[in-house]
Amino acid sequence: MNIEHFLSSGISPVINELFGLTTTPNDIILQKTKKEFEGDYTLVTFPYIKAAQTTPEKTGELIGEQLTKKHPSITQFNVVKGFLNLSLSNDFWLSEFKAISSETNFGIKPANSSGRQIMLEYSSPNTNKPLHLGHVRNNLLGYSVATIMKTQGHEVIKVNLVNDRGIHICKSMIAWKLFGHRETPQSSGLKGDHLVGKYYVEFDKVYKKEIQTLMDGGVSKEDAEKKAPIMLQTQEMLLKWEANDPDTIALWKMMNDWVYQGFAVSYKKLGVDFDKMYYESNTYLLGKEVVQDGLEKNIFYKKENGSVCIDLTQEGLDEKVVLRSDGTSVYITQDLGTAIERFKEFPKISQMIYTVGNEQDYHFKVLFKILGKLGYDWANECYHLSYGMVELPEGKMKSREGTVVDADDLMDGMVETAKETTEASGKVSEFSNEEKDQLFNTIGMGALKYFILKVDPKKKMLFDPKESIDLHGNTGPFIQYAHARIKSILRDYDENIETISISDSITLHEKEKELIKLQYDFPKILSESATTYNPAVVANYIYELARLFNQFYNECSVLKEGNPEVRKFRIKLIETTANIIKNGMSCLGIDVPERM
RNA sequence: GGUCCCGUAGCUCAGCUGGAUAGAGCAACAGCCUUCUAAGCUGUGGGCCAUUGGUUCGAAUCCAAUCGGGAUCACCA
Repeated sequence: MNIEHFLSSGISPVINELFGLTTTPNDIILQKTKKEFEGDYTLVTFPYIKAAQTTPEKTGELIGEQLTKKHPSITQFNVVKGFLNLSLSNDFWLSEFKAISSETNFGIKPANSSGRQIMLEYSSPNTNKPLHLGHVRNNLLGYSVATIMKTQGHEVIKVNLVNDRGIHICKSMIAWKLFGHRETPQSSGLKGDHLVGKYYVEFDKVYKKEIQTLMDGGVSKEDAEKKAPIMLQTQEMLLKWEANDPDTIALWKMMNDWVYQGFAVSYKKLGVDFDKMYYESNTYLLGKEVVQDGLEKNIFYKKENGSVCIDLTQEGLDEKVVLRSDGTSVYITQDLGTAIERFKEFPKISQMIYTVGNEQDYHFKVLFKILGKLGYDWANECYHLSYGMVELPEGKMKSREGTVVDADDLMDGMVETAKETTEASGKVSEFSNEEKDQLFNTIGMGALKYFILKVDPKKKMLFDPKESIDLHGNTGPFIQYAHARIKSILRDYDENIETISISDSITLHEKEKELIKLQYDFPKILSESATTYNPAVVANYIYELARLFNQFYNECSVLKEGNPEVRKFRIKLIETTANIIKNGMSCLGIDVPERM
């Protein structure tokens, strides 16, 4: 049941009666009682002292007296200044727990039950370099938000829009062609995406050298950047690609395939997947007819030089070019076209979420604004899931300069750390090699994923590669450990857990009551996390739950508890805790082991 | 310069739809394993919540200004 609603429905008439007000239950704001005070829920009485015409203390007393008189579930109250702390009965919480534990997937709504279909785009890599830490955040965030949306009964279509064309792709192609000596993943033993990335870096080295040479010869920096031979060759290659030159296309396909094979490995390790792939090589021409449409509607206008623009200065934005003077598309042209295409292809989707870094905040503001002006009412349902950059102690990562934390290295390093720590603990000696590897992977990836997802996506985050991610404290493995501990107890329990019925005459231990109260919050946490697109809400909640379980574990014995009714109850209590931990962690894409 | 985001313990982060003495973890120090997994638990120290004003019975939270950091304002993507 909804406890807050029960309380505010009780409080509202009492206040109205006592003080002659006309509140409704929705007006009553309750908060959880702080730990230092006795009670479960707290009503702040300051707002009512005027009507009560007495002190905050007296106001609280009056309300409290009436409430405990009228509602047997409210057993006692205390007043501290303007705070009325209400305590709900032992039996109330016990029956609340019975309800929680009887639900198989407490807090999670059945699949597709909301009737909403949401498309969520994430990952969206370039095919000229391997994934790095920034992509890791994007992937984990996108996957997690998609999973959290599903707990709300929404159908989520996960899509990936691969940036597989353009001048930057040609850079690695030209460098490979010039300096690669036909090197392949097979010949070099390099992962395909890493091999291509090597030539992207190579391009930049050569390019910089050429610029310097030109500048030494008296050419201005700006001109040198335009006229460097390798840049001219790259531009030529792009033209050839656009003209469907067979050799260029063949090279492009070959190198992209290498990259895709590499990505597939990284994605698998990250545990992310997609329902549909989009490729910019297919979508980059979309949007041109949209420009025409906008021109006819007088939303866009043509400049003297032939380029097409939109004036958004009324909206506090700038003038934006939507088509170049030579008639070719800019980035936003294809984004307009792609969005419209998607809503045509999936007419049922009610929302489109873009998981893209906050450096593109302005771009999406403009994009959604233009879609709205073009008359697409679903423009209001487009959402930019914007996230902060991952920074290193020395500042931003730069792919071209090689100052990136590579995703594969990072993941492998974490699994290795997990392996060392786990083996040092000596707890897995009887595991098979296969079980061990799986466990190391679960722990290492759990540590990495939790580390990234526990921070608010909107905020930039700092990562220090020199300090490996912790396995103690507020971490993924801490939570996994709590789960494994519970499972260990449940394994050692002799009787059938399924058939346990909970006695009505149990006096709850303080930690037991706290666990029930926290479990009760899980559905609200999931829905808050979904409406704010913020996995950190779930992450921090699950950490709290695991921490509280550890406290309980320290204070209360389960299997050695003498009273059989209490023992049964505790078995159910920790089983429910384990389920919430498991389901919550799965919202973050993190597995929890049965033993560790 | 315009716009937007961010400043909370030495470090990494919670808390921000206003409410009680601002919370965790890491790091430091001190305890707790003959007792269901010590990747754990308990305790100690550590804060002018960037600054200044305003709104309010009440501000880390809302508003304004200032200072500091970042992003963006391409016929790049």
